[in-house]
Amino acid sequence: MGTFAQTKRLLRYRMGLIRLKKMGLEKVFSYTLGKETGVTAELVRKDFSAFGIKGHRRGGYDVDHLLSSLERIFGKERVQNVIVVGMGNMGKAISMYKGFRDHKMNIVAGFDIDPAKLNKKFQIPVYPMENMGEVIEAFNVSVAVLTVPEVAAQEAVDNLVSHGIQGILNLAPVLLKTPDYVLVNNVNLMVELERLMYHSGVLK
Amino acid sequence: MGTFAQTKRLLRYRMGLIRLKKMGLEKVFSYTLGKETGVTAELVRKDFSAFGIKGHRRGGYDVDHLLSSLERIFGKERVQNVIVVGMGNMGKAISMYKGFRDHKMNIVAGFDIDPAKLNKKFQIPVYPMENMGEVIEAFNVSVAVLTVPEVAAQEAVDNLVSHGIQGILNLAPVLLKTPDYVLVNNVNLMVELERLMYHSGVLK
DNA sequence: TGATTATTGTTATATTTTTCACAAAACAAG
DNA sequence: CTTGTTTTGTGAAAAATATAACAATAATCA
Repeated sequence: MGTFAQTKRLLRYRMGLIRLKKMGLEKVFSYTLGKETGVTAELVRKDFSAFGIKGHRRGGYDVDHLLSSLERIFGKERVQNVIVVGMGNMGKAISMYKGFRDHKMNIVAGFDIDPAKLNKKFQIPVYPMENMGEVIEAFNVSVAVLTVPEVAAQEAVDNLVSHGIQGILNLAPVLLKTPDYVLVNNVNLMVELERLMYHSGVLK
Repeated sequence: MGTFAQTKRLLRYRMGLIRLKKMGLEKVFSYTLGKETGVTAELVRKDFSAFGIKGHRRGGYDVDHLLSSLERIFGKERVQNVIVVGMGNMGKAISMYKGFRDHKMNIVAGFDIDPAKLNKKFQIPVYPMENMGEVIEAFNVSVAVLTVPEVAAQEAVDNLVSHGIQGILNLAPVLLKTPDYVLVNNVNLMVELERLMYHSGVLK
């Protein structure tokens, strides 16, 4: 339920709400939340409405109610475990990021082919690829972050898929082949950067 | 010229073409390139057509011609300089990424408020925030990557904007306030991860 | 209490983006 | 040289997404 763009926005609302709540806000108007998240007020209302989340006419939305509705939608009652495959600089950066806690996500382990990485000190335990199945099962992991070099990506993915992973955040700049039931979210920093350059070039 | 989604796809085509060329391919069909980049063949053709790039009926597209057309569109005749603001783990990871070279991008410097970072060994020189203007001018930089913590983001952005930056790749999970002529590209890894979790939760 | 105002919830409209369908061109084979 | 095949290029249709408009409702104020 809910369209593609919509779920992404709902998650941004959630992020904005967590921030607003920390600032002591108890209720919020579609306009306010829109401004916080870069979305028009109408669209904010429409999104909530589409998921059956109600506000109060003239009174706006109750922050706690919004948050708990969103947590219900996104199954955020419990902490969700994630693994990182590829403990290079990017993998390390992600595994060290503090913000996950607030969002009830927990990076439980990293994996790498390079034996040298296994001995290095990270904030999470790092295992060889062979242990993947074990860890995925033990921690009930269904989502992985992929930060291996381009050439190693497909093999790593095949591995992940064979162990039951259903979602992959892919930071390698290649298209991955996966069965239909696996959702791959591609984040290509290079393309994002280049698009900015194009924009600034067009301006000049 | 060209829509938002379109320029992003063109850059992906470029990336795919660079890879295909390395593999020795000299010509390519819309279908092939589509498969490589996850786009339908019709859309590939339409994108090229919209930018006035021609193929040969029945002969497909010439890889070199495509690449040079794309380089012309994206102004990739020369190397383009980029700075990184915030030399934490993520900033470091980005500054060390090798792939930029192939795409004629060059990370020339990093910035950080923390004096401890300035002495650390990075692959690029790291300066205090005060030197930003100087470096931007000296290297003719128009695009920056922002990898500072949430709370420091807006101040850093104001700084960048005041020194003439026109494009910002924002990895901090906040909406930045900028003048209209500055393009901000938000990459929110947390949201991307959470969307995957939602997907896998819906599946279960 | 009645009028006024602020805000949601929703329907209608517009825009953007993608897919479909097929004619036009180029080449190959008989 | 005619017929068949492959692939581009593009106009029309469909689908997805966003904006605009406004009625419904709740709070406030005179």
